Amino acid sequence: MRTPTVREAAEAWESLFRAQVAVMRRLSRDPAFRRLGIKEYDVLFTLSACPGGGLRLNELNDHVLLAQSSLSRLVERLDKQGLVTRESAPEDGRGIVVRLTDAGRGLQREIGRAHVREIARILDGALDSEELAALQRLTARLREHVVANHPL
Amino acid sequence: MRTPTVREAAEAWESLFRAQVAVMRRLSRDPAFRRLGIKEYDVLFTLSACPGGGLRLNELNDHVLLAQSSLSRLVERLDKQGLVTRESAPEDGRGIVVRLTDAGRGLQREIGRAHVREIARILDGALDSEELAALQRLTARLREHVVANHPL
DNA sequence: GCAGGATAGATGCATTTGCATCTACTTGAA
DNA sequence: TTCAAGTAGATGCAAATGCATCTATCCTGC
Repeated sequence: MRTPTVREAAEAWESLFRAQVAVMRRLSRDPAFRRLGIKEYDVLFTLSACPGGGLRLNELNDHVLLAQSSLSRLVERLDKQGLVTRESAPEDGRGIVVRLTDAGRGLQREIGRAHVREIARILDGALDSEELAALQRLTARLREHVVANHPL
Repeated sequence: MRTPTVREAAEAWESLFRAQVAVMRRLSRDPAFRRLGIKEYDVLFTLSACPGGGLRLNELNDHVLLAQSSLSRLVERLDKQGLVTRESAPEDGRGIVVRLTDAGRGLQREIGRAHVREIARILDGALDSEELAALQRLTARLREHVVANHPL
């Protein structure tokens, strides 16, 4: 229960980051992403997991590692491909609500099925069930804390 | 000790990935990276942590989330800035050994000091010492397993 | 020794990215 | 109300990225 040292924090982050690189590099090679890049998929996935089915651009931006302008254009491309729609936000004339089309939802599900299988394949044998749960719990708390205490 | 389900693996990965996005997004904003991008810094850091002080381009590439051609040009830029040197590999005429210059080592240390402090600041209060250690252990094992069992 | 395949890295080129900036809209205080 | 400051996204433009391909070198079996 000690307060962590600077070194402990840096080493844990470094380890987390390298693991992410190793896994992501392999996941990106999945042929499932030939039809749609992994960042584009990530946007569709985030939208699919959203209760209302619509998200503001700036909310979307919190989930993706892209500059605001890059996300703006990525969503524009998805729109042109017919995978999402962009409507003006009802309560804020500046805002844009992004929403999955049926085609977008269909493609997300299709890619998602293959992607989830690939994740399981890559992680298979690395950690047991309890360890995966611990990892999930720790990273979720890390994220929550960071989001809550360090606004952008 | 159960074997994980596909769902458990996918959810743990998702959580790890989102935490990485949240932390990385905030770390990138550090003014320490005004002099040198975070990817460029990452290459200098990887070189600085290397015993011999030199690394082959393809070894470097394992640590960074960049295509081979992108890393090739990133290192070319670092070379032009006088931060690294590129020599032909002694045992393999095709290979390039990348090595920090004194300037490169100096800049890495300078940015690194600020960066480590910023990591500690961002993570502060999120996890205690034991939890950070657990996170490090789990992610290190994940990475090792993935690297060992899924060559690129 | 040599031909065929594999591997390391460089390069042309189209696409994507981020920075700076711009416009439009909202908010809050006088 | 009005106006200054703040926020949401879009856009021009230069830089970075990835794909496909190219060259050079290495390795393997004959």
